[in-house]
Amino acid sequence: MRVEFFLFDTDYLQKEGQVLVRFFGKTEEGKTVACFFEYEPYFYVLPQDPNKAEREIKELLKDKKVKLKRMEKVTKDLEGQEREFLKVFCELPQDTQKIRDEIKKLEKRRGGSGSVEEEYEYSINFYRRFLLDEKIDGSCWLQVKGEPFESNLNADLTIKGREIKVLERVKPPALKLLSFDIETYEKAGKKNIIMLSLWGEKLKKVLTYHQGNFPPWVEVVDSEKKLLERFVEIVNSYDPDIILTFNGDAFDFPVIQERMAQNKVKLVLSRDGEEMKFTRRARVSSARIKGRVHIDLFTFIRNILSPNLQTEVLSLDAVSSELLGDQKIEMDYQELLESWQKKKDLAKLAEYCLKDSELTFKLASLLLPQILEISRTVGQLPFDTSRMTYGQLAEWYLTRKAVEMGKIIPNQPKWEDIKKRKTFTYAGGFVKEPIAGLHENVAVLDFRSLYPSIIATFNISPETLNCSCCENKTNYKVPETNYWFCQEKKGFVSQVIKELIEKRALLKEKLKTIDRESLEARFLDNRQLSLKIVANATYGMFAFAGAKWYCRECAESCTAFGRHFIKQTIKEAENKGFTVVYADTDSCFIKEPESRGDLFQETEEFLNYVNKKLPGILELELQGIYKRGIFIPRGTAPGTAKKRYALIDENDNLVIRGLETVRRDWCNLAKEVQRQVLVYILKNKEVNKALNYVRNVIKMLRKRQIPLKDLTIYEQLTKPISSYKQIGPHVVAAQKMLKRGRPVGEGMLVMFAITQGEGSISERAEPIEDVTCEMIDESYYIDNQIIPAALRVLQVLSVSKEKLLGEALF
DNA sequence: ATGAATCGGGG
DNA sequence: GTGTACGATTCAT
Repeated sequence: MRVEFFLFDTDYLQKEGQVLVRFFGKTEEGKTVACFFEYEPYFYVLPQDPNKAEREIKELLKDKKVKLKRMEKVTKDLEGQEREFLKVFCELPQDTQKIRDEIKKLEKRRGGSGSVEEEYEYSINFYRRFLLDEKIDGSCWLQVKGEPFESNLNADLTIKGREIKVLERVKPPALKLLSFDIETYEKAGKKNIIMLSLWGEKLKKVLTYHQGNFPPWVEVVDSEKKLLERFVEIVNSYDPDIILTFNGDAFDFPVIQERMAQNKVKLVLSRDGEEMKFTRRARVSSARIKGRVHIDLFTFIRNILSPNLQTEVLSLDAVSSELLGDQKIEMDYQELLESWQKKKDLAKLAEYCLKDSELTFKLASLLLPQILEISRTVGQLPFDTSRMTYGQLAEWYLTRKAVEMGKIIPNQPKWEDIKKRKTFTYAGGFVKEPIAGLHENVAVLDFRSLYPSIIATFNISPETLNCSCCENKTNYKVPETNYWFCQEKKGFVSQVIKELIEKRALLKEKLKTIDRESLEARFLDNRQLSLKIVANATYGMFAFAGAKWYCRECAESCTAFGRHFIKQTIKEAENKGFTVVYADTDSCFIKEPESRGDLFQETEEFLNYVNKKLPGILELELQGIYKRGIFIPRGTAPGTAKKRYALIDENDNLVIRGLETVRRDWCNLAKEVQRQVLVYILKNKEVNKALNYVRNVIKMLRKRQIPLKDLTIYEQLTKPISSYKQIGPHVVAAQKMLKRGRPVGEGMLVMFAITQGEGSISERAEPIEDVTCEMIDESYYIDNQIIPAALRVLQVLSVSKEKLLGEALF
């Protein structure tokens, strides 16, 4: 039989000593497909002498528990050199590590005979190995030939695959999406789930167990246990392909797992009957559900999207506002607790809970196509890809290219090497301090993908660094360094990046020829965006100490070339009579003297002039023209502080960078003050109104007219209370709660306010239940909350603390 | 002053 | 499946 389906999840399993790779996917008609393949685990050994090594390896493993299947001699490219390797086939996936641990004893440096020099690719996960070798994109259309296969999976079609082919088709079938969200309430130091909402194309539901005046989409059950059981039932009967959460890896799933265990309910959401499992990652674990894809949008947004967002706060509320123009229902945590406790306004609580799922679902409609395209580019599963950092994306892209090109994948560095690598620092991008204040008519120029262009143009790659063949050529030296890169042979990384850039340029050309609103355009756009993301990630990967293709000199050379070209651009601009208001790494903000005419035309001419001189694929582009811009110098630590500026274009569109501080460890009042000030200043330029507003807030604080809930600060107790070395305000508040006989647990959200009295800020932190308005230390709130929040924006217009406060005294 | 420790996001 | 951010705030020295 032959089946065509869209792949979205893969894993492997062992059955009676047999190893099978398993694919999950969906056909055009909406049928769920599970597909099994046989495959052999293996890794590579670099021998000193292949025959001797083969003999010694056999001898070494003779009496061991782990057995190797067989060995083959193969030729592979190692760091640009053709070498002979032994390909060692194993019985089970976990055996590659075990057998490698035996074989490494033959290395000379470990006291062996020296017949073996090194081992490679022994720690690549088995299903990833399969995807790499079969050249399968992480999420793509496949054609599989095979036979029907017995299984007890929740799938319409189960096949044992024989042949597999990647199809060109791009558009995924209609995948079924389901988002969910929980609300919790702390009781005796433990979180209880009080509400759970679900949102899908054809499903809107809230589960809870307090009676209330609810709309029909609320289902009231008897208890938390029933709620959890219903959740499992609903998910399985809705049978989604993709499950979406916002911070589900670190919050919703851990809480659900803990409550399921407490209530003795099994958390079976998978298509193979297995319980949800956490797969370990660097810091947090990821909740994995076999046969479906759990995508935690928060992880993806934090790792990949955040540099391109204006908001610095990655809350569901802030991200939804920016990307969807839609917000959470306003309800602070105290209100939520009160609502549940007193069983009042429970309908609002349900609305609030449902809205979170709705926002998560809507964000997914926007972001899932992007995630799937990135997954196709790097050739890894959507589950894995959506959780990768920038560097990992680059690394996996290089990994698939290396396999395609018959190259050995470098080993991950050892812990000591990582530590050593981390001790080196090097110069970053060049920053020209901004001319502080307000500027009219500013053109923003930037280098298109500066670092990838430099890597491609100057052949920057670990193996081309300081080659012996080009030592005496002087025209390819990296500025301000003693490095050079080979001019004779292409480097691996540079070649791959060059192809990536060219592919993207082609896509962008094609995009120009088709309707921007068409479905095809949306795909092409996500495709080119994914290429851009991977290309941009490569520079950072060079500098990341844990990377397989780590190369400090390569990273250093990128920034050195970058500094060279931005400085040159600044000089050229000044020669042409422009004023350079600000420049940073790859961008340059210019304005022209008032006597001159059309900024747009002048800028275009300047760009033409500069671009003729630039080498290779380096190109300076017009990013935008703004009628007004405000810039803030970096302050005390040059080179470390983030960009801070605000721009307004002809159509009153705002671009704000680095002016936001509002997180939950700030009180509501501070958040509101900052929001109001931003509105006054940047939208309407009403500076005096903003000043008066802030002064009025300060007055109200002094008169104690601000409700307590706007002064509450929320901070999490991330570890057991006894293990704190530095006792911060939230820790002190928690200690006081404990002393007063209230339960305190790890992971608890501590609510407190700063009160008057003796000692440090921390010592004056009081649990919110024990605070009255009279106790509030108004000067803390004025100096540490209101003024910093307001000044962050107001300093743009050179308003000082004194000016803000001075007149408030009258 | 400067450095170390801690936090965010979710509820 | 080894391990990644980073800027701001407060305590500690």
